[in-house]
Amino acid sequence: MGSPASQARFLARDAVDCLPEGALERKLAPGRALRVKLGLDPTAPEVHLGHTVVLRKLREFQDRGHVVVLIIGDYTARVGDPSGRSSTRPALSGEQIDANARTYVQQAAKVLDPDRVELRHNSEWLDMRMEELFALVRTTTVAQVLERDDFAKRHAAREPISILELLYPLMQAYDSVAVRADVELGGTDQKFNLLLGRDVQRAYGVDEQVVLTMPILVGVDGERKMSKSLGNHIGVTEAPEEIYGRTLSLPDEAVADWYALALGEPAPAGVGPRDAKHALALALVERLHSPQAARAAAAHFDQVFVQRRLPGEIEAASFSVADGQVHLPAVIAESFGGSRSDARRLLAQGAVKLDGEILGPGDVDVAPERLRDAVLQVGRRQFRRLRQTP
RNA sequence: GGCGGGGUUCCGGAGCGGUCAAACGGGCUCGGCUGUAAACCGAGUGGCUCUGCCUUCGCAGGUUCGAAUCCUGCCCCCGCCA
Repeated sequence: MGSPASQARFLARDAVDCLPEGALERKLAPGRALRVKLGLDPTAPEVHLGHTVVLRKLREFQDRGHVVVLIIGDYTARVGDPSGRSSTRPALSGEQIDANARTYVQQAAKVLDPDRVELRHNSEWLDMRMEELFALVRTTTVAQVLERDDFAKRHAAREPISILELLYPLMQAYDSVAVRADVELGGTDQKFNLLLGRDVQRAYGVDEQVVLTMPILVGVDGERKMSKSLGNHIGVTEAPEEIYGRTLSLPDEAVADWYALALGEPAPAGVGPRDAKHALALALVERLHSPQAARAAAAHFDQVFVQRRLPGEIEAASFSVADGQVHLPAVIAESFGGSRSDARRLLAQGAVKLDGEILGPGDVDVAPERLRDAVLQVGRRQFRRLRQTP
């Protein structure tokens, strides 16, 4: 496993910050298992590639014998929305939080070793008396919290900042006190919160944590941070073809980044951007599913998008007949989602094909014989095999 | 508590009595070109039994032949002052 110094070098090699200087090495020196903390937001149960950047780093700690402490922010979730801006996010119920946490851990297991995880809920310690809360908030001043970049900007722009929001970093910091975190991981956007954890730990007379921040992975749009709400994410449990295809839609400029962050290895040298991207897509599906699934996804992609042929497996959809006719917008809407009006627009734009033949705006009521066992296609990538409901 | 500014279709943001399902931009979808990349070009983007009909402009009433636009009440948001 190497000396503390070389271990520390390895663990910090692709981090943005590892603070303070030399602290990780000092923590590692005694040779005991470190407690490496990551807080989870139980409101968003879908784990995507962006999360795996940090998860992968946690895995590296695990593989060196350290313990990962996952903290479910159940108490903070119950308090409500931290951003204060998107006003009404309903506070989650206990069962909902538990269910989310379970699926989260399940998904995280695609990267983490579940046997070396300590799972905690912050309601264990945050449900405190006010007197204790006062002790906590006394550790920090408003000026300190307003140092945080987004608060500073919003404050300067005279945008609202709720007191509750100001409190969140403190709650997160207290989590570190409660679990005696040796290291806390997060994206670079978490740097402030993680550092505050040190201050608060010091105030409580607890050994201060090392702060390790990882770069933020951009989404498939290649621009903004990967996030579910922006719709530019790839979930770790998505279907192989989906992961493969969406990876290929990534802008070239982001490919090197994805190699480094999502895969944790450098992009292959001397390979063209297109081939590098295919290799990336293949590797991602291998990681998240299996080598076989990756090969199948690549074959599927080649078949459907390169050769523009039908995929090997096509989902079935049913249609029903009324007065000897089938209302096609209804079939499209039911098969692919969206409204019937949407379906009509697609028809008008020549986006709908029936067994390869482009349909037009006039193809609204269709004879059932034309649809029976035919393949309905919308756009380039959506297919359904039509079956008549008996 | 006082003063002022706001709440419009996914988002931002026009509109300020009819020509408004509502400009423009972003996003998204579809088509073209391609490497399902970028860039670029074109179209679309409330719903429906679709040459028309129905429901939308914070909520509830009202004025009017007609309201997102005017009036009244209510709710919510923001800033400044205290």
